[in-house]
Amino acid sequence: MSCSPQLSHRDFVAVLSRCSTRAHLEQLHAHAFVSGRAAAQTTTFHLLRFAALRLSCLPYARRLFDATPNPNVFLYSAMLSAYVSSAAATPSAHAHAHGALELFLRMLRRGRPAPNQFVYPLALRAACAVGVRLVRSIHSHARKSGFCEYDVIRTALLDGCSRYGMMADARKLFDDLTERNVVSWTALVSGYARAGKVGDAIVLFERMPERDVAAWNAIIAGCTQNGLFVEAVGILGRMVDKGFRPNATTVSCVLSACGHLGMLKIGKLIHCYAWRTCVGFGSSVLNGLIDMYGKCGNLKGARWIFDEVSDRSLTTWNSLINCLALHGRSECAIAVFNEMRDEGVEPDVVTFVGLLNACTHGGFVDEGLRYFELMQHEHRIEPEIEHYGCIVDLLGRAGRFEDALNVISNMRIKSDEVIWGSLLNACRIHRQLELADLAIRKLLELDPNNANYVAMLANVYSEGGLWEEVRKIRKSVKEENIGKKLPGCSWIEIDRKTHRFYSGDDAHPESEDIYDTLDDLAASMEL
DNA sequence: ATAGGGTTAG
Repeated sequence: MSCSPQLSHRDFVAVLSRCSTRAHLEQLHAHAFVSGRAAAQTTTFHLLRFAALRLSCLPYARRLFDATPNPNVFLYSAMLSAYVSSAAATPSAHAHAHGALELFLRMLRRGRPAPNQFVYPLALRAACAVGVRLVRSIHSHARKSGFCEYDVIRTALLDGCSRYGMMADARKLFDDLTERNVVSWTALVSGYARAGKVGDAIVLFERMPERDVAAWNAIIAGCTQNGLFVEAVGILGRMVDKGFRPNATTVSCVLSACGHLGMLKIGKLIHCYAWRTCVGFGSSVLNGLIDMYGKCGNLKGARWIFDEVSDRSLTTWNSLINCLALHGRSECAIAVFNEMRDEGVEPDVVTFVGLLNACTHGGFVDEGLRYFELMQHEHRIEPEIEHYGCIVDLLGRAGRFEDALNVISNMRIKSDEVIWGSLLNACRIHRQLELADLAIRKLLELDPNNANYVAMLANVYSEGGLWEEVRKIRKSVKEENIGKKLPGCSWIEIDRKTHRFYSGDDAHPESEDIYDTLDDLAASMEL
């Protein structure tokens, strides 16, 4: 590439827009010096944006910024934008948010350049990653400076509220906008979905006057986040029918839905689509594929994709470890965990859920306890309720009830139904009727109307041969008219026909054979 | 010359 020193600014920008590599950037940067153009902040502005947005090279962008004496408001907003947009794509989101906020505070402190309507939305987005308090204080600052008249700033604020579950505030901001567009609608839709009000989100989505790919993604993500997997796949169909092209975000969400549903066929179709349209090269889609193949039981497929991922993120490792654990491949899961540590990837809470699950399924009691310790003391991770659930399950199944109770009583968080349910299950296995009674009382304290618990207790007693107790419980259920038990349901797709099964159901034409096979399988598992 | 909405792992 050669650039004449007489290049006009317009041509300089045009050349930059056709560049794609670091070498191009360095050459144009050098050219800017030679031609004397580097002194103009508008030149730095374009170079900075290229470094940040095209090359995702934040340090280069920051060096350009730092080398500029008295950067103007354009440079500040370009640098803030660089931080904010890279925060979404990296695990160091917090560091980047702080980088942005530090610059914003510098503007306020120095009073020059004064933040404008372009700076506030960026500062608010950064604040979202840090805490609701900061969102509020930037809000009041914007209001005092008269910037809350701008719809874009109010939309950024709406988004901030919706990310922290403050839907009443979000709704008010939405209603007060002078003009609502696809961005503000989408912010509200995803807010309701994140707050668990997916029904409201769907109603709102259906009323949207205009939709784009991000809007469709918002509702699909909302469905998968709330367990509406069938709906998520259905909405993908509608989206395609309307002529919208699913992108990497869409594909990641729908792959997650396919994994949860065990829809391997649709998952493969989406894999093909991603391959054909080239949206599948990003790691988010590859991670989704690992998860989908893994959850559907195709562990070879999952491993194959995993090996193809060049920049393995925490999610990549977690997806593989989790699906190995899910299918009882405990040794494999532990091996992958060790591989991950060898490569210097720091595990997180999710990693340990998978790892502890692997230990539980494999009956690796001591290893499980060891990893539980490792997690807390070496990795400084505070256990969440899921980790305690694994440990109680692990100890309970091993018949170590005293240890299990110790863990429960030393927990720094409130126990939940999973904890006591695990203990109850262990009590059933080891015929610990007295402890079972304690567990069931705790369960009924948590949810007095759940007839499942009563049924579970009846199972414990009946397996212990206490028929009189069982009869009493059954009677009390009828008399007290506790909420109806929802039957568990599973299904499988064979030759395009879906076979659906409820627990204890004998409606299937081949029901007898199915139960016989199940008995055989159970017998061969007893060892 | 610049701004606001959409991921995935439990």
